[in-house]
Amino acid sequence: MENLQPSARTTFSNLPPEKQEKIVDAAVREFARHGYKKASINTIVRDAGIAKGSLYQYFHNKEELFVFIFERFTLLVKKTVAEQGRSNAVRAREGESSGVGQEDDFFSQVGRVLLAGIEFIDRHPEYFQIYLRVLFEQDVPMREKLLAQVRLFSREYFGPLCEAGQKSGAIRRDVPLAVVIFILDATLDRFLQGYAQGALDRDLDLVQRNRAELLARIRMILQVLREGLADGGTGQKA
Amino acid sequence: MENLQPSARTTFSNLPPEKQEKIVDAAVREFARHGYKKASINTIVRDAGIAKGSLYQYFHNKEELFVFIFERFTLLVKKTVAEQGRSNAVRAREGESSGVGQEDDFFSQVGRVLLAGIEFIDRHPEYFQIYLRVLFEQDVPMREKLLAQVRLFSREYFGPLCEAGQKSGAIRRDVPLAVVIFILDATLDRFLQGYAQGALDRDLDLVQRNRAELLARIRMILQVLREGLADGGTGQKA
DNA sequence: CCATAATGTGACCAGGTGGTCATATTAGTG
DNA sequence: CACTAATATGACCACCTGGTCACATTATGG
Repeated sequence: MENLQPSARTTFSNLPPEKQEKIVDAAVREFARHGYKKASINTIVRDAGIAKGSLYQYFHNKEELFVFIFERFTLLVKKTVAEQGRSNAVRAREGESSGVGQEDDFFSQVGRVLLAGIEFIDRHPEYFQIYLRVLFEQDVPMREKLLAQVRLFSREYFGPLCEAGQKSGAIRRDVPLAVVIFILDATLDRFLQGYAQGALDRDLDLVQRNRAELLARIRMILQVLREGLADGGTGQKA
Repeated sequence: MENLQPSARTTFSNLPPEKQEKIVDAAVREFARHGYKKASINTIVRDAGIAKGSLYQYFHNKEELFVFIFERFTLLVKKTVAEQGRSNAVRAREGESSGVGQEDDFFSQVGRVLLAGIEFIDRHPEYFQIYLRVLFEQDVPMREKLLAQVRLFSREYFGPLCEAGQKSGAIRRDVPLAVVIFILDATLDRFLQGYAQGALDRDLDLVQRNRAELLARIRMILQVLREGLADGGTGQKA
């Protein structure tokens, strides 16, 4: 009577937390494995240990469930980004450098963004898989709207950063901003995709043990982005 | 009696060519639109104008049809690569530079590879879509085997090129080959993905008219790859 | 303890899937 | 022409999909 909106009969958020968790876990796992369209509601309810009818009391349909899960992903992203500065500071206090420079120079900032991405994948590999699936699947319901909420590195995120970089003289000015952003976006995105691919198989221990190697590789990539591939740059010989 | 292998009852290649073409077209369109798993056999036979039973006389199952289509893709790729040098030569004779240098220097070669990719997408956008779908879909039947047959830019293709580049002194030697390949691969791959996204919508005329712009952008990307993003390189001011 | 409301349940639905096979059609041949 | 072998056909199958709904179960409170 009081709720004219077409809404679920029972609010999901009123469920006991452990039940919520089971459902979310099952949905995240299934969506990460199969993307939106191929994900099976039947599998989700089976894994969550609830009846299908119950799920449809919390969410009107598959789409609403998926949007709900994806919104949790964007929340997690924002949380990780917010924690990024603090965690870097902690590492610095403990004597371990963040590995890509603490300064505010342009490339150190880029490196820290990349590290934040890695941190996120370590903590939430399945959520990141869902993000990738949305990126590459064509017929996800609210695709554009969902992606607009995150857009990890692309124009919206790197735009201001690169603009500032050009103004401060850190980045060459004879190349359009779009080209700069394109190369950064392509490289960082690909790096995280590769990292995520591995993060799902490898156990976390291994990932942590190889952290030094990882940092070294990031530093080299940043160096190449800065100085170029051609011989005769600033850092010719090791 | 004579054929013990589990094979199709009727050989597809014995069909009249126009019928073959209809079937291939329908299959390519459907696989490009929906990837392997979500592609519908029913849609394919409807679009091809044949009965479902007929299709299953030419191919045992969906997988065999898909592998057949993908193999046509790899053939097209090899054909395009083979024609690449010749078509560049023709353009040069007609007075229009290839746009990214005719010399044999490393970055000109990279540019020409990129141009060959664009050429391919212009001619066969739907086949390229299928390739992308295989790249991003997890549960395509022969995925690894299929991809190994092409691997557009990655290690197998860029490996020798970059190695030669390092030996000839065109590329810096203080960075591992893998890092060099990674950045090249990421950038070129992303560029072609973006180009393919547009090539499916835009009509070919528009694509051709913007060729000058395209070449300019490629030249800039190559320049950045060569000299780096940082200010103070060789080409500081326009 | 009972009445009522809220919530959980799974058989069921229409529609779609890849795949099959008895039958109809066509082609080839003597 | 007729007989046979090859090919084309689509109704049909078992299975799966997202979604529904009459009913069972539980919770609430008078």
